[in-house]
Amino acid sequence: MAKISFREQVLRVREDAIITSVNRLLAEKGFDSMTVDEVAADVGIAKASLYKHFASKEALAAAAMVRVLARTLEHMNTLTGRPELTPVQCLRSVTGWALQLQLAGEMPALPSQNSTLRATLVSDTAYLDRLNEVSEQMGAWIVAAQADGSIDDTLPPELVLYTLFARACDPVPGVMQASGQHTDERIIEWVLQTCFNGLRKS
Amino acid sequence: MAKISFREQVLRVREDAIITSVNRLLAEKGFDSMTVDEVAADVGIAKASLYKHFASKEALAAAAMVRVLARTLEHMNTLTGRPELTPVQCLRSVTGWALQLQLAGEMPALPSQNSTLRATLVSDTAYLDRLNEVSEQMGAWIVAAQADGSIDDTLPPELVLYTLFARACDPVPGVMQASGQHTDERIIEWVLQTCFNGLRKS
DNA sequence: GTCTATAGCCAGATAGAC
DNA sequence: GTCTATCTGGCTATAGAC
Repeated sequence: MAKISFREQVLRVREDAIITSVNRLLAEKGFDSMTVDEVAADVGIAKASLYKHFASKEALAAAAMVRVLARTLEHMNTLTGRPELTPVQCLRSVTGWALQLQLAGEMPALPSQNSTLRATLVSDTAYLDRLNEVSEQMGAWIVAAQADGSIDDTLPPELVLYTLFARACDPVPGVMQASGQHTDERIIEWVLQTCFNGLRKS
Repeated sequence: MAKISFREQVLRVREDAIITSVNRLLAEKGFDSMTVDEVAADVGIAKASLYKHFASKEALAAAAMVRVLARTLEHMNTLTGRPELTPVQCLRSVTGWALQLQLAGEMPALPSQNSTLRATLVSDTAYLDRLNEVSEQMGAWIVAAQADGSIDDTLPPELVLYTLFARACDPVPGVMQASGQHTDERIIEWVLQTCFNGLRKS
């Protein structure tokens, strides 16, 4: 039993290293430009070994998405335990956390057009479950924020949800960072400000 | 002379048809997923004939971008002749025009990561010139709007410019449109509202 | 489970006849 | 300039030895 558990731990560590490489490469080059050869080289193992762990390139990307969603949920759970935070403050915290991830080059970017990738994702329950969980919690915060007046209640909650999701992949912070004239913190603050001011009642 | 001019006209019409197909396919599938075979099939000519008009797949995309930028400039020129419009109203008009284009499936989408494409674009003066012209006019409106108080003057003008550019490629309107619950006009109005409210002084 | 080597495929680009 | 046919390279995925 202990032996099996140990082997499983080794397996998980190896797979975690793979996902870390995939995550970084996805953030850097995007799904289409990322090659499996690059992933293998980055991890330091042979390409064929990769396919013993993950069935396809799409499965690699899905695993990266699952991990980032799981970490997002972890961050969200640290917020639900703090009743002094208002709903909009929670939303702002999550969005800011995602922006930090993006500026650190650790936000995997998936093209919405690629059909084979979408097919893999929509049949991946681990991915769908976590995505649903994130959406549910965000949605609850959104309607609460609309009820307390900090977000315009004439906006459809889905619009607000999609808008916040979109901010996590927005090119604007990356371009501002590339100009090199501002700190990451200030860039994030500006994006959060323009985003949440826009969602307020006008 | 007339003969040459006629031939040139035929050539331009054919190339215009090519660009129209490329534009639509770029909007629909993105650069990486679009294939030159598809373009040729859509235009109704052989692939080799395409390469008599454009040197590469990247050149096709660049031509599509040049045309959309040129049309954007046309729209902007209709605004500069109307002194009753405030700077922020001009910015809003241009952004709304781009959103219309996007919801009509005619906004070509280029991945910012693809390096060969970027290399072609940065050495394409027709593209760079038009991009500069758009940026200059938008920038002038932005600083004017900051001067008259309709846009927060503590925001760097580049941030505002990039934010408006980003809205033209934002996934949010497309997702909202796909839900089928709202008209294009209402979706555009919501996006413009959340965008420009966010840029106002708070 | 790891490796080397390779199969199989697809897409960008071109040759050469007309 | 247009076509058919083909080349070429790169990428996903796998075979098979260890």
